[in-house]
Amino acid sequence: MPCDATVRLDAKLDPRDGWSAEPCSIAGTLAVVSTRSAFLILREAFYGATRFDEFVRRVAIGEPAAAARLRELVRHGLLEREPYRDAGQRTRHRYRLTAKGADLFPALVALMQWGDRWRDDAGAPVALVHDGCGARAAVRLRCEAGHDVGPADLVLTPTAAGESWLRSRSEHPSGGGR
Amino acid sequence: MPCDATVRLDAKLDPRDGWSAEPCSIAGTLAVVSTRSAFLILREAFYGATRFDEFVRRVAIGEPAAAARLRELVRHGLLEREPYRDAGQRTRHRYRLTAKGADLFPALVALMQWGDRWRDDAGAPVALVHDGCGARAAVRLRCEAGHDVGPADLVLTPTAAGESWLRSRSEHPSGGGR
DNA sequence: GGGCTGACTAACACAAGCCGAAGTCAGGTA
DNA sequence: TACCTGACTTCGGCTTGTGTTAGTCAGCCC
Repeated sequence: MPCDATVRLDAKLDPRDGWSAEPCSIAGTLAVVSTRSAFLILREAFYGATRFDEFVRRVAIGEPAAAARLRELVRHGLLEREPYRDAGQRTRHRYRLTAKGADLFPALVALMQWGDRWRDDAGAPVALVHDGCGARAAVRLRCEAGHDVGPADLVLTPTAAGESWLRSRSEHPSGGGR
Repeated sequence: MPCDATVRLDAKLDPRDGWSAEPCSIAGTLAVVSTRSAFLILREAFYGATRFDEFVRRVAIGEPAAAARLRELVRHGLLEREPYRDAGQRTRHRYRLTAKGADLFPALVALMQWGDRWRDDAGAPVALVHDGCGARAAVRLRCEAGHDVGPADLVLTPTAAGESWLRSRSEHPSGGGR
């Protein structure tokens, strides 16, 4: 059952083969977090993990993978490594979400939501509820005027920055074509 | 600048090391789409691509990678391969989003949104606007009662399914411990 | 019925992700 | 001083993702 779920393209983007989605923000995000382990480490960070061995155990990955991923996430500024000290223990480091990392929460929830609905085995094992009012939380796509929208209700338009990029592209069609 | 962006865990989930997030829906989703090319192929599907060579050109990946990814996405039911025929051409196949694939749209938009805000180079090149009212669309995390929420406002609770899974886990603590 | 074209597949080569096992290192405790 | 532990790093090896280049295959057109 195919369904029409495509976005409409603004006329300025029309010859679709005239521009590439090269500066695409999705690709930009994936350049920072693209691996399964990175997503799962972030999940555990949202669930409150801060220490190296917590990440290793809870994500169930090897230490080398955890170390590599944590280093990357710190380098990209999603996590911050800070020294701390428990009584009677020596100084250690813990990893905490920065604002940049925390801002990925909606994306994580969106992935979780999709899994809840479409995964083969049973439904959602856990749910997020609003601490204040007890209602379940979910990710929704809405316009600023408050309408719930889906892909078919949307138009993809270049922003000011995008337009100037398009112009510079068409003036110097180097490599062009895509 | 670390910030407190962690979710609170329900008491039932309390000894965090007593349960694993093994049946986690985020992991479930990542088992289906985890690679950069899969996400970008879906992006192009939302932008209206349907043909093999469109995906290859617009995602800028090699044909083998495109073929492998498309096959997987079809196998998992996110895309559907259907025969079609242009006048004077022979029968070909095109790939179209199914409801299951279309439902990943919020996740894609969430990734795009994060990139728009945090990517190093310039801001958003393109924006999604509501065709009806012209307002920009965005992904938001809200509870069913309509409050905008962030991670710190939420509690993670097991669902009915999750609770029975937890119980079966604690009765047969096989492998346990994580 | 031979050519052309779109849609692939096949055959490499390479890098990255990941695992397990083992080693290192720092700084606190005994 | 010797030990212990959490936090890593190193090493070897497997698997997956990806790029290049080179076919292959099916049909419509001529």
